[in-house]
Amino acid sequence: MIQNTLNREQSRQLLKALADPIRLDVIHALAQGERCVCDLTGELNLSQSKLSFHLRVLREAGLLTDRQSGRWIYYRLQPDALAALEAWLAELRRHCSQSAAPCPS
Amino acid sequence: MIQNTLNREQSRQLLKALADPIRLDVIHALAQGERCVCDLTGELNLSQSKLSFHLRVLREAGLLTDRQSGRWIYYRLQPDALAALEAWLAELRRHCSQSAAPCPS
DNA sequence: TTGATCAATCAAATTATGTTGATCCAAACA
DNA sequence: TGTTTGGATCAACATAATTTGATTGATCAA
Repeated sequence: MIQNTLNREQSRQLLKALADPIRLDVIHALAQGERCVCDLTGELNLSQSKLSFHLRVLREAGLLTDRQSGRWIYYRLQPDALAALEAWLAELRRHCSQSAAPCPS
Repeated sequence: MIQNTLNREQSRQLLKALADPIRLDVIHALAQGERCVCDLTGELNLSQSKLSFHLRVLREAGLLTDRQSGRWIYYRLQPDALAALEAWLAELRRHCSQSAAPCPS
């Protein structure tokens, strides 16, 4: 689903999804392992619809997957998405230290 | 300035700064090496104040450094900031694959 | 069945971000 | 000096994202 090298749009979507304090709380909670939505609301002290909104953003960006079991839904981090972002960042800094030619060019 | 491990707020600021299409264009341009502001406006086809706004966001997040030479200002990527984000992401996926206990817990 | 619970969704209101054009400042050069 | 140029900043406006509370659908238990 997410390849080894992200294009600009894919990386933007991942970054945008991550760039929110509540979603970072969710990410950090899930970094310890899979969790049920019902546990997350309590753990993060969020209203149900608010959590649901942010889970959706993260899921649609490809950062989370979910599974249903009975009436509970469990979310977990998608490590491939994180790894893809890491690779994208590593690529960015490969050549970035080259100095510019003096300017009236 | 940016340590090896980012706290939640630092990572949020980096991610937020990156999560914008214009700023990603800037980042990609600077990934090839340092550039003068005057070249970036042309290269990215941006108005002066618009570019200046986005450069400031990136600079204040710690992703760019600038240097002045005469009346020109050169920007470059700060590879440490990218590396710090990479480390943060790597840490997140270390333990994330643990399954949740079945839910009426 | 019926009622209760988990979670997603929707529309309206709020808040945060980005854009535009004008203005300002400092460096360079006449 | 006075003028030009590169770039930052500001205030007003425009757009996008988030929050809230209500509603819905699905699952389970009585």
